[in-house]
Amino acid sequence: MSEQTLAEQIAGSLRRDILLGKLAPGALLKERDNSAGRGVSRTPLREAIRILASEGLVVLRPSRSPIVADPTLKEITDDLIVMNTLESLGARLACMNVTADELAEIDALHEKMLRISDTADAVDYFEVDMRFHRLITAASHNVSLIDTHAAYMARLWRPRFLAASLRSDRPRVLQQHGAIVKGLMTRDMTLVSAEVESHMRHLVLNITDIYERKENPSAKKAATA
Amino acid sequence: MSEQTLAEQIAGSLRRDILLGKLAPGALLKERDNSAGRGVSRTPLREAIRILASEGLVVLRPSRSPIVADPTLKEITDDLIVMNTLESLGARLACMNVTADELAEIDALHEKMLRISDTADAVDYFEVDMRFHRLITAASHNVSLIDTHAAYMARLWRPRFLAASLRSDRPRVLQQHGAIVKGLMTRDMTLVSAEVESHMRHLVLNITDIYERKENPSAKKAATA
DNA sequence: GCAACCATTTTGGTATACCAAAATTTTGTT
DNA sequence: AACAAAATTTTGGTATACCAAAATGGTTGC
Repeated sequence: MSEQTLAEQIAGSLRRDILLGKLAPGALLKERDNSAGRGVSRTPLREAIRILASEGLVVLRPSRSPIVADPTLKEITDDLIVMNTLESLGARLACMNVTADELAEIDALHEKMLRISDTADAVDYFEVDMRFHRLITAASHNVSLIDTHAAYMARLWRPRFLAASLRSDRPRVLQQHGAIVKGLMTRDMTLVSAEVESHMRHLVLNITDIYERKENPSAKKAATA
Repeated sequence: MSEQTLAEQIAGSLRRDILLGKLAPGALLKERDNSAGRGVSRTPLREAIRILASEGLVVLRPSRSPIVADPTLKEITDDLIVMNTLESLGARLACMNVTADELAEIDALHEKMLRISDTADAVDYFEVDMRFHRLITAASHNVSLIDTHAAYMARLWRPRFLAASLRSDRPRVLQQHGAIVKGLMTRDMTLVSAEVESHMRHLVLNITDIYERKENPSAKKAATA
């Protein structure tokens, strides 16, 4: 038996497909088709779908095929508001609980982000960005918060990725990250809280912009970008 | 096929047993024993366990029997901090989004709670208390928040129930509830936020007290109370 | 031509059988 | 008697078979 269970592997694979858009929102996830297609039985496939459902990437319907979640802008915004609150709480707790090692790691990651911001492609850059936010939350040392925050990060992966792909915003993001790091170092809860929330406000605006353009595309190209 | 799936029924039954203490923290949930005991097969039993695991009531261990979660005081406190933040956010959003009908319902429930506070037993009283907090969160009209808050409510059911059983605290709770209702009516975000957070601080104190007494009982009786 | 109804098919839900790790016990050796 | 190794048992993970809702599509009656 391998490290992780078959169901978890399938969940990981499906998750990738969903987040990368290979599985379109609204697509049916029929148990028989998908399990046959992947050469596994329905049992682990079922379990994988439950996992993704608990993450909000898939919606279960009674006696119907599960479908890939197709969140409305309102639902995404709701998610972002909650995630913002969680991250703000995380940052404030981090001011109280962060260790020197963690602080150094956060700072190092921020420095790295500054260095690669000119050259990195969207995926690499986004990876670092996610790790930055994850590290701050981890520094809260509140396990429940870390888990719930991670769940929201997963659910919002795609919209956040689209937003992070706007290169024009990189300078502002970096500046705000710098302010957050500084706030953590000086244990200034008011500052980090404000910066995190401002950071998130911009994110909401960007995502709103992206989604409204997608629904009403004046420039046709941006649809799959 | 009945309204809800067998797995959901089992999950509900197990959840009750766990929250009421019939299934002690740390108890093994062997698939074969439990499914045989309930006259169902392992498949829905397995699924039920996954549901409870996602709620945090059960912990899954690789290649080992799942066990009933046995949270430490630190873990419970972490949960409470997150829940507090969520409820505070909910109250602030409710100030912006609550409808007249919802406001009336919340007020009516508060009035009912005032009326029954002298006579109601712990379970009935707690039910109303939970509904009160749930209604406020619902008035935020933020579905993600409502769901996540509900998950934390479920996970914290037992400690909150123990705390709510302290009759001596009822007057303070009612007074604070009243303040929250007033804050909602006047759409005073600062007030409701402060009241919710104060409400929660008392809850943390009470639960800390209860758990520390349980671990180090000077009066032996309180253990199962 | 349209709508209601029935047969067929497709689907998710459940039960059961099987397998391979992991734990446990037994047994053999020193 | 103590330890180690091997056989056995127990357990969760997976595959498959079966069942009953539900959707589908065609047929019939108006």
